[in-house]
Amino acid sequence: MTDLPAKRRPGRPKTVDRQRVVALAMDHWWRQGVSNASLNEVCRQVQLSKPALYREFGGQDGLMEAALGYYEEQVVAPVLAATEMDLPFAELVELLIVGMTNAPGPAGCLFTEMRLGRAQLGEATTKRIRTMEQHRRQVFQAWYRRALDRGEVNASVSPAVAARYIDTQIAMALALLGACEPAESVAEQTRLAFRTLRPVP
Amino acid sequence: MTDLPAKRRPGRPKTVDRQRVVALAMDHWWRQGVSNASLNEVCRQVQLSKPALYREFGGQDGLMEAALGYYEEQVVAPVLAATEMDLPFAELVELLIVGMTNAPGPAGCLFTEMRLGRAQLGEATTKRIRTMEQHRRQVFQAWYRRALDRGEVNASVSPAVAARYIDTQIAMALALLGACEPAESVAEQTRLAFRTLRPVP
DNA sequence: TGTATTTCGTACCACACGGTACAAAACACA
DNA sequence: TGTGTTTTGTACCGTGTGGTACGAAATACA
Repeated sequence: MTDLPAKRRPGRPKTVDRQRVVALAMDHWWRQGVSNASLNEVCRQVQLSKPALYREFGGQDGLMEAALGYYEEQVVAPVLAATEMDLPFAELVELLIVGMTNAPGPAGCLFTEMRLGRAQLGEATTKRIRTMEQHRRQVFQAWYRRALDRGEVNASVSPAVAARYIDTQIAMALALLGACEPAESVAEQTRLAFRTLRPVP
Repeated sequence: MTDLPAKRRPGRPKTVDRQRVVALAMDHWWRQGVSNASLNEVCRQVQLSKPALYREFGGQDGLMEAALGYYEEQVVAPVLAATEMDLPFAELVELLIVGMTNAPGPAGCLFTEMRLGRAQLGEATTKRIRTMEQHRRQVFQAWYRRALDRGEVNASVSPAVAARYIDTQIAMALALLGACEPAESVAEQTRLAFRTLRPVP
């Protein structure tokens, strides 16, 4: 991976570090809020000229989609992967709540803000959000189904409904954290919300 | 109310209809989203010149606070007043849910969007949001306390926590509706969320 | 009719936005 | 060194933003 000659083509060599740009852009949008951070600001922050941005990403939509993709693999994916762990439902829920409310990095969730916010996003970004939504729900549904088989959750709630509910409650928690609500209060609310999924005795 | 002489003062008489402007501005921000409707757009929609707006409201912040105030008295207050009715907790919750998900007018909630959204609002608007938040929680807390006295709700949840939880769940439902989530799905999620407040047998 | 007073809206301000034209710069190759 | 190729960033485009200067318009009163 280190000594790749890459067959130097003629022409001035590229200098933009795509990964660095995407990572910094994600961070900026996450911190400032999607509709509060303009492209110009991002360019300034990332120290990238606008034409370079357009050559590399095609425009605002392209960069935002890339940033969201990076957010997905860096932040969302690990959380979703946690549901595959071999832990009792209630324990994993508690782990999730503690993880959310004590997470490092900016408060809130870039994905949640893009999804729930009413900022009008580009085509590619919107599409990716829909894809991520579906994937999340599939993962949550599978998780709930497994818990159901073990008798760890409320059997009167179907996996499909439960998946949407879990998604909703997590989004809510992240939105509250993004709105600077106290972490402990958010955790308490979320625990309360998840109690309804407990198995009935 | 009709034949008020009003002691005509010298000078050109006013023509701006404050109530009409506030009502239309509220409607526009509610429909389009706070950060999607600029002051210029609102002026065009309301057919009010910008200088007139500045004379009457002092600027964007002033008009937005007035619009939010109008929203409070027209939309929020009736809902909060409903909690004072002499109805069992569960019935009133169901009424609330049905009311929210079948409400006429634009989907979502102007107040919720301003509160949860990360759009940077003016000073007066922000202040009014805080006031409305406190008032909501007080109303919900009183409601829950009364229900507690009647044994209609879960005694292991304190009124203070319950008030926050009710507020949160209603906000969530309205945010989802604002994001064009299907009304029936939102109703189902919200019913599930409120089950956790049922009295333990 | 003239004057003081108040509100009216046109026409502008500086600034920021997303987006692009284009010439200089940096390379491979001959 | 010269030619072709590719990437660079400056400097600009038109549009929209929140906000205002200012003269015209409309009234009361003398």
